[in-house]
Order: sequence, then structure tokens, then C-alpha cells
Amino acid sequence: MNTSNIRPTESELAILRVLWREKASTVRAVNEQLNRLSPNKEIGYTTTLKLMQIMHTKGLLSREKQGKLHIYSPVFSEEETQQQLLNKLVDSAFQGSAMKLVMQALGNRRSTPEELAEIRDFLDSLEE
Amino acid sequence: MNTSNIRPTESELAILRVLWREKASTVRAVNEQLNRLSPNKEIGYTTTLKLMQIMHTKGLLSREKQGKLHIYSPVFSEEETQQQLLNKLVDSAFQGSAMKLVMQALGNRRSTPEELAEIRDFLDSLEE
DNA sequence: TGTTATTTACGAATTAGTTCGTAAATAAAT
DNA sequence: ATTTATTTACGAACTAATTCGTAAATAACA
Repeated sequence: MNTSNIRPTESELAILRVLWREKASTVRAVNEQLNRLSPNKEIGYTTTLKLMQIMHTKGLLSREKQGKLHIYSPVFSEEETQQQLLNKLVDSAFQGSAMKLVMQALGNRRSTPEELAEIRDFLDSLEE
Repeated sequence: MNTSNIRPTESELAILRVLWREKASTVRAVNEQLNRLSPNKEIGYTTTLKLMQIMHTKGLLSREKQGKLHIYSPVFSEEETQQQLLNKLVDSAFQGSAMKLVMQALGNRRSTPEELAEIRDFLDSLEE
């Protein structure tokens, strides 16, 4: 599958966040994580199941049968997905300029001197 | 309206991009712009009309009657909207860390020395 | 004034995403 | 072996977004 087709929705991202952390997991475990993370509104088990089935057919998750149950894993890494979502945002809202996005991200939030220093170091490493 | 509710969809963003440039415009003009920008697939006039009407009721666009027609303007600036979309992405895909997003944006694309220098200058101005 | 052209309003079809109930399959427990 | 519990598959309802056709309103023009 072409990595340029990674376009997970909000709900799919919530599931991916769990799976990136756990590496591999069952529907049951993912559903419990989701409900632990936002206990305000209960997410039904079959809802999570259906979503993960859809993500599997979309090629976002792989799965392996183990006895009765399935173990799911993310197909694309967190970084690949982040990059994809960044590119999309750059194109749709920053006139294709990643620099504009960086400026905006740096500018409109108070960053600590430590964070700014970290970015300087990072810039240094880029220029080598 | 609370600025934290700005969540334009893809199609809405396409319209906003035109309006941010033109400041104010009619449905006809926006529709022609959109079709000029992506001539591959024709967007019907009433499609653009309906979308702009919905955006008006959502509070994304203001409008003013001028004779028979309406002149539409964006309610929120490009920067406000960019910030909103950035925050959403940071929360949903970067574990709430804008720094992670910046690093990723800087890292995974070749930036010119000029651009990197520009960011350094910007960091300097932030630290004053 | 009456015809023509443009704009608006609105309903409706279509697609994608979300949510869940129910039944069938599978395994575990008694 | 039979009951019980868990998991899967699947259909269906529901919401949001997209797209467009048609009719009514409005203005321009002949």
C-alpha cells in the first residue's frame, strides 16, 4: 500500500495511539484502554471491533489469529502517519509551506527556553 | 462564537483559501476560482453555493446582501484557523506536544539553509 | 411590461464515518 | 457432553459531509 493513502480518521487515530504504545493488542484490550482514557462516554465493544475490522480491510492494521481471537498491529509507524497528516495539513491550510506551519506552531504558544534550545540543537544537527 | 470550534472540513478549507485571498467574494467568483485551481473535476455552482450557505449558518462566513447577490467574507482569519487546526493535530497525533510536531516537520523534509536561518532568526525574536 | 438570465433557497440523493444489536462461531468451564 | 462466556461477523441505523437538481426570487434587458 502506498503510504500517501494514510488518512486515519479521528476515531481511527484514537485506536492507533493505543496500538503504537502496545505494539500489538486485542480488540478487548484496545476497547478497555479507550474507555479508561476517556471515561466520560462509554464506547461499546462492538464499536471498537467494527472500527478495527474496517481499519484492517483498509490496510491500516494487520492481524494474526491466535486461537479464537485476533491480535492487531499497526501497519504504519507513528512517524509515517504523523508525516502524512502533516503533509496534508501543510497542503490544505499552509499553502504548501512547511515553514509557515513551523513558524505558526512556534509562535502562537509560549515555548520554554529549554524547548527553544532543543530546536536550536536540532537545527544544528540538520546542518551537518 | 468560540474560536475553539473552528473545524472547517476539506471542502470548506478550499473555499476559505479563496476568500482569505480575495477578502470578500460572491459564490460565482469562488466557484470559478475553485474550478480554475483544479480543472480536473468540475464543481457545480450549486455545490459551492450550498457549502457557503452552510458555512454561513455555522458561523464560518459572514455575508452582506448587495442587490440580488451576497458577498461572503471569512469570519476567522487564516492564522486563527491555522492555529486551530494545528492544535487539533497536535492533540490527535503528537501526544499534545507541539515540539514533536515541529521536529517532525523540520526533520522529514529537506529545508534550505535559508529556511533554517529564518527559523533561527525567529527563535531569536522569540527569546527577546 | 414581459422575457431572459442569474442568484438564492431548499429538498434530496449519495458517500463516508460512527455506533450498536444480534446471531453465529469458538473456546472454556462444569 | 452440555452449558456458559467470549469473540467475530454482519447488517442496519444514524450522523455528517458532499453534490446537485429544481423551483422561486430577483434583477437586467429588450
